[in-house]
Formats: sequence, C-alpha cells, structure tokens
Amino acid sequence: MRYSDTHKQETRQKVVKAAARSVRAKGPEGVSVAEVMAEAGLTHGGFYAHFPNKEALVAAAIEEAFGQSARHFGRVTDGLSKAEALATFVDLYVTPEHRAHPERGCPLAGLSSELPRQGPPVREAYERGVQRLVGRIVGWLPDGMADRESLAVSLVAEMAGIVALSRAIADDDEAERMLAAARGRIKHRMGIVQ
Amino acid sequence: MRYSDTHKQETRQKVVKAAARSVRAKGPEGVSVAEVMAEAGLTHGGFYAHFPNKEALVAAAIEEAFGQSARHFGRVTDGLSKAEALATFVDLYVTPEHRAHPERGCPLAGLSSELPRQGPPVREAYERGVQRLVGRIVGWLPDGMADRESLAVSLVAEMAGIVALSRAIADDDEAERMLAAARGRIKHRMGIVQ
DNA sequence: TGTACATCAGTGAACGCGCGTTCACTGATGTAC
DNA sequence: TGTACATCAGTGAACGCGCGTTCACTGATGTAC
Repeated sequence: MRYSDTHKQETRQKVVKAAARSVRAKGPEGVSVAEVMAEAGLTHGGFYAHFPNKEALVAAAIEEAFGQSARHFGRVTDGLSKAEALATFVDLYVTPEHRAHPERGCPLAGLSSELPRQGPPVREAYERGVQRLVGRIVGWLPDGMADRESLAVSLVAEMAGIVALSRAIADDDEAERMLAAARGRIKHRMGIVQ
Repeated sequence: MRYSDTHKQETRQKVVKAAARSVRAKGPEGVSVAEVMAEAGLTHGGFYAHFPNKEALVAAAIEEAFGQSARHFGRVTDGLSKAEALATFVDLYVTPEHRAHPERGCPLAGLSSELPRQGPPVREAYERGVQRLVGRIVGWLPDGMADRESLAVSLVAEMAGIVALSRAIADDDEAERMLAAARGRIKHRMGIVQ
C-alpha cells in the first residue's frame, strides 16, 4: 500500500479533526487515542506514526479547534463593518446553539477550567488561541476607544463565562433567558446600540 | 475499635474536605479515591462505608467547596454595607491569589468547563452552588436597580471567566494586569465608584 | 462482677477494565539492476 | 522488459499501569447474661 505524497498529511488531518471534536466534547483526559483513530477510520496502532504521544495530539486538536472557530467567524463577518462584525460575533457566540454543542464550539467556553492543568505544549496552543481570539475582538472595537485590549479581555471572559455557566443550568428556558440577557449586556458594553 | 457516635461523621467530613480540595485541583476525573482516603489518613478500602461510589464523593465535594466559599465570603462581608460587600467580594475573587490557588478557590472558576459533562448528582450539586452564588450577588446589588438577577449572572460569568482565562496566561505580570483591569470594570458595572 | 458475643469502622489483597504505548508484521508499489 | 528488493502507512496483539470496586478479615469495645 504505497500512498500518494499527501496521503499521510491527509490522514493526520483527519485524526486531528476527530480529536478537535473529541477534546471539546470530553476534555483532554476524555480523549481516547483508540477512539479518535477509529473515528478517522484507522486502528490505534498507527497513531504513533503521526504523533509522538497523546499530548501532542491534544495540543494539535486545541490548535485545530481554535482555527476552526477563527475561520468560521472570519467567514461570517467578512465584509461587515466593525460594529456589525462584533454584533454578529456575539449573536453567534452567546446562543443556545453554542451552549448545546460544545463539541463544535469555542475551546475557551468548553475547556477553560481544565486546560490550565495540562502540560506545556497543550497550554501553549491554548494560550495562543485565546490571545488570537482577544486580538480579533480588539480589532473590531471602535478605533478611538480607550483600553480596548482590557475591554476585549473582559468581554471574552464574560462571553465564555456565560456560555460555560449556561451549560451548568439544567433548565433550557432559564439558560436561554440568561444567554439572551447576557447578549444584550455584552453588546451594550461594546457600544452597540440595540 | 469501637468509636464515638460522631466519629464516623467526622471521618466522612475529613474525606469530603480532602475531596473538595482535590476536585478543584485536579477536576472530577483527576480525583482518586485512594488518594483522597490517604489524605484523610485512611486506606482506600474503607471508602465504601461512607459513599456508594466515587460520583457521590465528587457531588459531596462540590457541595463542600461551594459551602466553604459561601462561609468564607459570609465571614469577610459580615456587617458591611451592600456596596462594601460587593467591592470586597470582587477584590477577593478577581485576584492573583485566586488565580494561583484553584484548589481552594471558587468551583465556578475552576470547574466550569468540565462539570457539565458529569453525571446528574454532580451537576445538581454544582447548579445549586452556582444559583446560591448568583443569589448572594443579587442581594448585594442596589435595591432599586432593574434586572438585578441578569446583571448578577452576567457579573458572575465575567468574574469566573476572567479568573479561568487568567489561568491560561503563562505570564504572571500580564495575567495580573488583566485581573486588575477586570476588577475595575466589574466594580464599575456594579455601580461602585472607585 | 466476669465472660462470651455482637458490632462495625477500617484494612489490605485482589479483580476487572480501560488506556497509552510498543512492536513485529503486512502488503502494495516504486525503484535498481 | 522482467524481477528482486526497499519503503512505509497501517494492523493488531500484547504489556504495564492506574483506578474504581469488592470482600474476607481485624480488633477494640459496648452489651447481654
């Protein structure tokens, strides 16, 4: 079974994508090498041809997850004004949809509490992702605004915090009310008039 | 070894306290029955005289952790005005100290992302703790204020979110600047003039 | 009063399972001669 | 042109370890007689 030049990279990418979903669904400790390989259509033994160990997979998965988010938000906000982009971001982030699907959601909302316990490679991938997300928000805040950096951090904390908190609330209606109210408050803080 | 009437309860309490620390330090999946029992000065076999299974321990640990927080904040805000209590709360919560010590910190900041994946008993203990924390903030917000409930939820999300986020930042100085800025923003949102 | 017995928190060996990791092997195909 | 060999992604059995859980046992003391 000799393969094409890109074959191995394609396989690796399939594995990383499966892991990116799994790590958000189950956390870094919940990711299973054998399960991820099976999702990519392979057996577990082949794993070590692609990664030195599980930690490297998790780090790649975190990077991929942030990358997916970034591309997604890049796509939907493309061509919008800054204020529109901000509003769109909040309307997609602080939602029942995001609450219900951590496996394809933002790693910051889904992994915030457990990532700091991970080893350096994973933490570094995570920190880069967080910084990039904050940077995107900074870029969307009005030019003249003071302390945009700290406001962006604060807003990201609130958005990720409210999504994580809403997942702790069993009652769907109550959770949705929380999210709706938070959406309004966040936009208000961004200087967006409803 | 016949024991006093309260002996078993005292032992259980020691185990729960050790677990409350461990669950915040390592997460629900990181808690080890044998390790917690050893911290309480016992061997692992005796565990099942106190709890039906590990999940029950984790649920009790979450409850204990929220209880410790509640008692702590109750003590330090006792006798203060509402505005003073709020300010004190923020000054204790959004701090490098809290960032550095998840094992004795707020479960919401330390477990937000992984708790929703736990079984019903654990999730219920967690949700009760979150609701109680939000309730405490509501009680401290000015009486006449509109939508106090949703503001409290939003503030709690931001506070827990920024502490969790700060733990992802490797650089201590940068993390401290984030926390200091967030402290100011949060107090401002609470209507507290600096 | 003294003795046999019941009680029960705690002990520690053992079991089963899942999981990360290792490793000898497979087998299709490109390449050297 | 045909053949032997090298390559290498992927396979699947096996290993070791940690962990939750079970269970027969211990031994100090209160209680029944």
